[in-house]
Amino acid sequence: MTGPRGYHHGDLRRTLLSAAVEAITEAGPAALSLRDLARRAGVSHAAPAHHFGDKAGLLTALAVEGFDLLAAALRGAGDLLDAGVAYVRFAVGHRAHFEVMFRPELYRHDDPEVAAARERAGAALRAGVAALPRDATAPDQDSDALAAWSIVHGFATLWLAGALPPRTGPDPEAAARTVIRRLFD
Amino acid sequence: MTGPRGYHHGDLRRTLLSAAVEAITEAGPAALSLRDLARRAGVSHAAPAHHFGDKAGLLTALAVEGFDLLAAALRGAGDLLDAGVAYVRFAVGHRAHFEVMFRPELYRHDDPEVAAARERAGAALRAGVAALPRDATAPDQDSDALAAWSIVHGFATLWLAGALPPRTGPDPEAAARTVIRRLFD
DNA sequence: TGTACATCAGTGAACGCGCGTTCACTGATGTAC
DNA sequence: TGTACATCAGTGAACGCGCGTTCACTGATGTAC
Repeated sequence: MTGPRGYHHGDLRRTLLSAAVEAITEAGPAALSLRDLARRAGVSHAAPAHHFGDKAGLLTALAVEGFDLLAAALRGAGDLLDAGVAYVRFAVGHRAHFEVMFRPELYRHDDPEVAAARERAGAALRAGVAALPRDATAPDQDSDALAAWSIVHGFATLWLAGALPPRTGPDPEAAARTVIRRLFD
Repeated sequence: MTGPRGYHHGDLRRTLLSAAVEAITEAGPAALSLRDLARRAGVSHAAPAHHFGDKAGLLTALAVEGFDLLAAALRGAGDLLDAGVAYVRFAVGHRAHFEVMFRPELYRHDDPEVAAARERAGAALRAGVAALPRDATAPDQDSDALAAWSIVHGFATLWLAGALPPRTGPDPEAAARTVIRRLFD
């Protein structure tokens, strides 16, 4: 990025994470290899092991980053509809992070750091649900939260998979807004 | 399965597909290798190529089978709530098929056979939506279908990812039914 | 201010492994006559 | 009913490749005194 590099890279950890996002965006998390990341970062192939140990270690760090980005996006939303749209925006805009976060077999799912970050994102979602105006017919916040999470997660996943029909249109956020509104009517 | 095998297996294609389901259930589609399938089927490592050409060919066949199983499950449902529950039951009960079907990078997404099977499943879902009692406030069938698909797909995906909190309970179909009802209220 | 030393980040050669692919082959099956 | 032949399914040895991992190393940085 800036200036010449000597023997020491300076910020190899950060560089490897960015390279991983790039690689996953191009070919999916399954195709990821530490040697490829080293090549992208311009360091020797053994260097990544210094920072992350192995591939699962790197993806754990990526998942932590992803959950924190998601939490921040949800916290910035005004109401639950906004939060839902923000969820979809996050998934589409940070596809690599999103794809890793919800594939527990790829990383150390129980790592304390990632569990904490996941919990922060969950709390942000629940805060959005708690802020909903309640009426007497609504059963409970748990099923509200689960329904809201399911609908936005499903929409985002189907969008990313290219599974939605062309008439859904080109704008995922607009389409998501329409879909989420169906849950509130 | 039945009787001794000679030089010719008899139903290697079928056997390899079943072995693939087994392998994917154990370790995910990313870890799949044709050599491993050959080992599981008890044939030489070059045999799978005879039937499927390569891994994408095999997964394309698996996706076709999956979409047809899903279409059959949806057709057997009484109403849209049932169909939603059937969708979740399919995803949980045929996890390997489900995981492949919605990862287009794993197989030949545009293969005519798989496109036709996908369309059959889509038609079955739309039939469920069309059978809904319409009221004047409901916007249109497209967004109904998309909302219904999103909520069941999202629920199923989150369930399979182990992302749902423990209080969701042990029974995916019961939990799904509660969630889907939130869409209809 | 200078020197010694510990620590850390990254190197590069080497290794063994499982993979997909190729290819000449062989055994089994089906069909023509 | 028998024989010849074509076709197809599966074999097994060989190959080259990219991978993760190991390990003795070297260059850079920071700290103690």
